[in-house]
Amino acid sequence: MTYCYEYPHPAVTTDIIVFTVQKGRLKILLIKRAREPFKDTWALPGGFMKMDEDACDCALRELEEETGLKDVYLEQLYTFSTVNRDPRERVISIAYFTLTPSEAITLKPDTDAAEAAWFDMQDLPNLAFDHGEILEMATERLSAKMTYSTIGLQFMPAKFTLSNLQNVYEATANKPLDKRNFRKWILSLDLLEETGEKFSDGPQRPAMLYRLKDPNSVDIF
Amino acid sequence: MTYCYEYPHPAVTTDIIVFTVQKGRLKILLIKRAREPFKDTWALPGGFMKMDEDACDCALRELEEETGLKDVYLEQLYTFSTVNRDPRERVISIAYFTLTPSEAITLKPDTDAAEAAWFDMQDLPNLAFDHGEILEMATERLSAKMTYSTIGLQFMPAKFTLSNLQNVYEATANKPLDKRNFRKWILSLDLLEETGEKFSDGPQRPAMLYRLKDPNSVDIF
DNA sequence: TATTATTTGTGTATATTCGACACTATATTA
DNA sequence: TAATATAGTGTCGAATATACACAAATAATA
Repeated sequence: MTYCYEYPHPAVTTDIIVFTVQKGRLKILLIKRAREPFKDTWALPGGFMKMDEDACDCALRELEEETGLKDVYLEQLYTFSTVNRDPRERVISIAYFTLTPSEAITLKPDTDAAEAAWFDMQDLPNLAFDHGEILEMATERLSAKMTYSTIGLQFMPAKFTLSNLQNVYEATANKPLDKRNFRKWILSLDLLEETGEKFSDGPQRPAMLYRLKDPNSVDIF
Repeated sequence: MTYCYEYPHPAVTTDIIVFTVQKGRLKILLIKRAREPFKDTWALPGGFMKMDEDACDCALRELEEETGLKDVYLEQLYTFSTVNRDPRERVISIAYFTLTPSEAITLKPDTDAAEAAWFDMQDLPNLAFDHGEILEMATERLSAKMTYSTIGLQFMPAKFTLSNLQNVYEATANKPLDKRNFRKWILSLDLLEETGEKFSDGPQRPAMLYRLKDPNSVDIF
């Protein structure tokens, strides 16, 4: 079956940058390509858009198919349309990014992806296509949004300590933050509430667990 | 001649929001559609992407073809991909916006556009397709960027007074600004320099004309 | 040529925000 | 019960942002 048009049409894909913070380090999710082109090269998850879905739905579907991740918050990053960015045919890609908690995510690569894994941002492999460029833009955008929005809260699991949260901000900013100032600031935003529960994983004073008052909101300051 | 693919492909267009400030009012450029669908309805300039150009080049080309505007600074806004946003076929649109000085721009509509005109943002007609939604997002983005970048300087002609510039900021913010604070702020950015020339259009003290030190830069604070 | 009208251009004082900084509290483990 | 490790808390000075009023310069007019 072929699909014919009076004028030439590009193929359209989505690519998704999945950020997380593990052990105080910013990481992204990559898949190893199972097919040509760039077979066996690490790449961003993503794939071709279908005619009955919009780009955001496509990104959600591909992300679940290739990595098992679902129900994530997606934000459109940019559309990449350089003429020869794909050796097969003219392909434009609508890139999205998402932030996810670092909790046990069972990665389930499917047929398009031989393997899925988290990579430290400081230790990345060469990426297929122009995915290096896409990732660079995503990283800049993430850094920027961390400073002028509440997007960073999307990294958090259901319950977390203020130290957990500070670690996330330190990982994305790549610098240490003052504990008292950080707590003053984040609490002044009035987005967190105490759960009443406490948590400790060592010989120390346990920390109050907090949760988001409104888990799905992202606000601009 | 037809173009055939193994899988269905969407058509790809660009749409461009052109902002300017005239007499202290924020305006945008619209064209009246010369063809179906939405014949005789006002719409954003734009059109189908060719296979040998990227989306930004397409936007620049369409803008010049439909309005005569060229050499503008374009910024990608968002990609709109709702399934039925165009009645003809599946079309996704990569939207760009640009800011241009209000100086005499000779609008030269071509065959795709019957007419091109500036519209006050407070007095807009109904727009074709989902262009109303696109414009709404562009307006929000412009307002936001005016506050955290130097994008506003793109509205200015080669030479301008500080009062001209303040008018631009007041038009986009939709509120009056304090003259002394505005001047202190804009001069502290170290982006302007005096031309030495003065300008007056009435029975009053003439104002110093300034120019941009670096006309093409857009900085984030 | 003096007066009027109109816009330009300038400084200070106050309020608010940001940033630096150190010790006590509380639990676990040895 | 002593040692260890992280949690949790407040103040002061610096920097920044905000509010606010009048003299200067020119063109038009009387």
